[in-house]
Amino acid sequence: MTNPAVRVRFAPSPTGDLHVGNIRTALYDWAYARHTNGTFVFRIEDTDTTRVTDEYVAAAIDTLKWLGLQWDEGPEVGGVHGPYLQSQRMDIYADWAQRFLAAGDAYHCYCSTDELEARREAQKASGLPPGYDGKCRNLSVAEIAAYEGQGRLPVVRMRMPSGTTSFTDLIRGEMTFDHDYVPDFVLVRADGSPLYTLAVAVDDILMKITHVLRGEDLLSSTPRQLRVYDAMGVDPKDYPKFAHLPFVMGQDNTKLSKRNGEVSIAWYRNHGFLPEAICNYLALLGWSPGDNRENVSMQEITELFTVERVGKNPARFDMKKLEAINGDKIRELPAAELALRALPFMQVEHLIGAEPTTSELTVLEGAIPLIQERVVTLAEIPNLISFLFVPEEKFFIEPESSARVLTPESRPIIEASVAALTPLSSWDVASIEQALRDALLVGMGVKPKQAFGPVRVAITGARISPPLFESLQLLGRERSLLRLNALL
RNA sequence: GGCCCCGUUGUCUAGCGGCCUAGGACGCCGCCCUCUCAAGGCGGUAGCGCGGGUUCGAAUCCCGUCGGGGCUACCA
Repeated sequence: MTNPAVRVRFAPSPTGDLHVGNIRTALYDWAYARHTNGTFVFRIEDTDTTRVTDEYVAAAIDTLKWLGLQWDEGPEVGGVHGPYLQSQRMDIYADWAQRFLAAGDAYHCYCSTDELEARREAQKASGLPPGYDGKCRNLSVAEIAAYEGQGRLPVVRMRMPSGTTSFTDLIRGEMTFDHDYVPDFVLVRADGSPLYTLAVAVDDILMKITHVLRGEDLLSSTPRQLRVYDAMGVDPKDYPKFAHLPFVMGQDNTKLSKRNGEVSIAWYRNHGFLPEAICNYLALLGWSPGDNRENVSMQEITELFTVERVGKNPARFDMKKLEAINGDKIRELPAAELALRALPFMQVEHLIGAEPTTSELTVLEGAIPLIQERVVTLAEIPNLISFLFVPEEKFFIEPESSARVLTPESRPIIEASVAALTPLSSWDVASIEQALRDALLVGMGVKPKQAFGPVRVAITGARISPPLFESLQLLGRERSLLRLNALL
């Protein structure tokens, strides 16, 4: 609506499972595209074949889908600027590299890795800025022949003119880099494969990307991208705009990693976090709607998101806050929907079969409202309601609960409970509660805590459980009495 | 080392010169509710890194300083 011409891309290099930082970037890319009514392009940067695997690529696609970050162009959906896997675009990069070579924007460099390393060290030692020294910039025909004679394979290196590069970062403002600190950089490896520096720039132009929102680790490589655009003959007014997002960091203020918090989105998924909770939390990590609103739906994120409101400073990932939001989102869900989401977790614990029976689903839907406000993740659900699903012969009472609650004094309470419940004409929550209160509180004069504790353990097998009367009702008269009688 | 980025409670943030004796959320603590655990309600704890300026007035602008981070690859 505001700008139909906006094209944003998310272009991860899947060298592992997508992590929290990747997804935060993806979310912002997606939100920006949706907010501007633009196009969200999903591109896979898999030029480094030694680190990217098919499994990781498939996992990245799956993760984005699961989160609900639907892309308009990219893997599986295609698009007019495809293919969207860089591994399928190798000829395009090779072609541009040739053009740069022919035009003199780039040159062959025969320096070996070891030689470069040695010269870098020397530069550092003498206080010079480290970087390529331009040794192969103007090689004579004879020198080239000599190198070729040695069997050396050249890389393609971009010629970086002296001067400065300036651009406006949408988040950080005016940026200027002196080329003294941006040495000639490699575009194509000796084996002919393209590097990120080449592929990213070529693709952003060819795919007509208008806005690049990415991690701030790429901030200082932006002058190199602009240099490639220039060599491609792109008019500067057609360059994409850049916005460098601050980092997401771990607890100890270092880059988020396995050491200081889980990074893989797959981990959060397997541990019962909701995609909308993850997105809501990540949206708040570096961005805020401006008012004091914190609970936002996917729809609201797209409506409210603007780059202007993205912060500059790095944010620490806080599991506690994620959990709080996840709990909120779980409580907002309609019971039937929550039951649906909990089902896979019940199946993993073998409490419900792969082909759920209607009675299993009925019990599950009945149990969900009882635990909805008691769990923070879906993964906590099975343990809380397992007592409703295990067959009687497998039902057991937690040893610790048994030891602490089922004392000799509790026997008369169980006896009285059996006596009160057995003759009940209607097995509904109100009747059950009435019968137990009358028998235990009024009849025996026991405090509620002391009265219901043993019954709870007998019925649910644990000291912590869903509300007691509802639990009895759901379990049913027969099984409830069976469990109570088992203690006598 | 060099270049660059960043700096409000423990954490995420609001704040864009007076509305700030700094607001919200998570966490933490206490109280209430209560059949356990939660949820919910009420209250509390804690912050503008430091030093100079500019200004009638600074968390907000400038300089310095300190601290954190990134880059410095034939990784992205």
